[in-house]
Amino acid sequence: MKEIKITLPDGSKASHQGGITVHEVIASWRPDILFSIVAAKVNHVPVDLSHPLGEDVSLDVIDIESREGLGILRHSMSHVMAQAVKEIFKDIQVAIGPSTEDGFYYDFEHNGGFTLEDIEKIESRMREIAAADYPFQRKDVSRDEAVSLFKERGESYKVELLNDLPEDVGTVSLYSQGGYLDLCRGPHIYRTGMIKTFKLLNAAGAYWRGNEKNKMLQRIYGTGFATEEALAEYLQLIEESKKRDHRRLGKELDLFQMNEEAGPGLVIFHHKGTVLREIIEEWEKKEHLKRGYKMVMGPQILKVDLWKKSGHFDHYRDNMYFTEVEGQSYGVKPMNCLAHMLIYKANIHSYRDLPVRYFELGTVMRHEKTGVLHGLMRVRQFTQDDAHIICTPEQLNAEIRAIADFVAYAMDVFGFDYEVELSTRPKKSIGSDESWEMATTALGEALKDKDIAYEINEGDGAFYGPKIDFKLKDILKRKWQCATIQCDFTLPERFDLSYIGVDGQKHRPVMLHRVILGAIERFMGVLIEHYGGAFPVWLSPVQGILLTVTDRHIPYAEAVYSQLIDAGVRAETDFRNEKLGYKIREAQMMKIPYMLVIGDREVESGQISPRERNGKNLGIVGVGDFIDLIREKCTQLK
RNA sequence: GCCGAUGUAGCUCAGCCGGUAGAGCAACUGAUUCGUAAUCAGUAGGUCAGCGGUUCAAUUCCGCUCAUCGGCUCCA
Repeated sequence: MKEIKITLPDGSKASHQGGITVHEVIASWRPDILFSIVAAKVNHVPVDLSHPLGEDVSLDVIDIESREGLGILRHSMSHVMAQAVKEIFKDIQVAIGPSTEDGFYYDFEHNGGFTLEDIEKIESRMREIAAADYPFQRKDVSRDEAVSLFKERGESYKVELLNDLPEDVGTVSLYSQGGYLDLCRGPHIYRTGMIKTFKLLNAAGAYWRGNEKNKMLQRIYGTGFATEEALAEYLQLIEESKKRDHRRLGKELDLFQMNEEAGPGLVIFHHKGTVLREIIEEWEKKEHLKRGYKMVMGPQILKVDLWKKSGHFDHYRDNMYFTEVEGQSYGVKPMNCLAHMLIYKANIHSYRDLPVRYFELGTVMRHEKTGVLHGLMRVRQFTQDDAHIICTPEQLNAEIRAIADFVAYAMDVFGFDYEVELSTRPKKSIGSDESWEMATTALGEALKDKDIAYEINEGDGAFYGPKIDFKLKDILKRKWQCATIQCDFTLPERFDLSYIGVDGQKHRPVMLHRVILGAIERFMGVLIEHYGGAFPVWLSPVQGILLTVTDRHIPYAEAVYSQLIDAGVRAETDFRNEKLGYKIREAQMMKIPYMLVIGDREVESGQISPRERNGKNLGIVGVGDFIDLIREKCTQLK
């Protein structure tokens, strides 16, 4: 074998015999780091540590703690899980098992699913496999060879995957460890012994290849990390998000309920939830009026013929509710646009009138499938902060930019970070290529003009036009789609909207559908989780609660209470015959921003002692000063 | 809609191999009048999600329905 030169990660060069493996190279270079290296890159291409080197190359290592390394580790864990499952259960087929953003899974065909006990068994078998320290071995074979190999083993899903590979695929790679063989691109970790910290989380159904027409497989989710601390931290994060779950907080803070008797996906707002919603909606109205929107209101039901005219009946009938009135069929609105069309058509419009911006806090009903309902996030009746902007094609860019500014402002007010996506034409869509091109360009140009970074979401647009989605990120880095801007050239067509141009001729306007917060219900759900129920003062349903030390302080506390209420402070009282500590504890759990303690000192001085939610005591202050403080926070949206 | 799990007091939960149910908190009553995260005692509270079946007997076993939870698919 010839001598080869290897450029090491630190830039130094080493000479070795050709045929040496990556693992051996690293072992001779830095044996001290070998334990934390999961794979390597040869000339920037990821490879296994067992990969032999035959010529001069540059070598990089992939650390177990890196994002890439963790992905490889987890992917290997999924193979080990598959091995464990195959060993424990008979008549089971493996399908597909990748790593994900924060863990891994593997899909199996297994009748009846996995129980918790099964998962425990699988997990302990995995630990045995890890401890046995089997090497991961790669073998490149022809596709035909692989097909017959998996056919022989009765693995029809693998055969299907192989058959779907392109004709000119050449060889495919197989990986085996401890007698378990899998089709896999790799790379994998060197030996199963590197697997130390993992946990299987849950089992769930998943369609083969993500298509609901296919068979449902059984998926087991797990996660793994480089260290125990990282796993503990992750599990801690899951616990934390459970505490912040808006369904739980909604109950605890008495904001809303979902009621089995009332029906699924239907929110019943309690008083405090209603106050929160009202605050948000008032803010919305004010902000929209400032930006030249005209408030309008449409009816809840409109004749079916109108939904046919708009195209909704053809496309979304299955998700709509219908009712009959005096022999006439009506559709319950799933969107607010129709009435807005009719409002536009009630008058002749000059180019001087454009753009018109119709805004409605429109309540819509959509028949969502039962399995998708989820607290406030996915419901069957919700209210959108919906607007339709009808303008000339030339005005499109400025309008989109203005909406982007509006979204940026709103996200800042509520404390969210967000990402932007541009979704292009889907397979099932209507309209000419020309108009799609025009609309997609308009959206993209506006984002570029505003220097907003965005990702293209190919084929994910609405059926009538492309859209910009704003995905906000909450404090736990989970993404939620709220704001969206959708370009529509179909509805103006179908409703024959027009404006009179400078030339005195009729022209076709274009239309934008857009929401800022999206569905108020969903936004509230996100907001509740984002703040963990501890809302800032301006949003808090209850801003302060008066806590008396003993019964003799009640008359003074009552006087303070009416002062606060008169000043518009959202105050409550707790005059019960309980110890102060007890009342504070309760107010704390209700996450009320200010607890106002009233005892002898306060009565004598004619003042109050506010205690902040975080435990900080503000000392004795005048009632007027406290009112000013609350007002200040409300105007500053703090 | 699909796969799996779950449904017991207002809330959180216990209840073994079938013999009609228990705890803590909350509520109510009484005592206590108390200074920054739980005062003590007592009382009351349940068609064990609903319907049907098996059984001498069902909260418990079986079936169906409804709802919820975790996913998958979907989200105009």
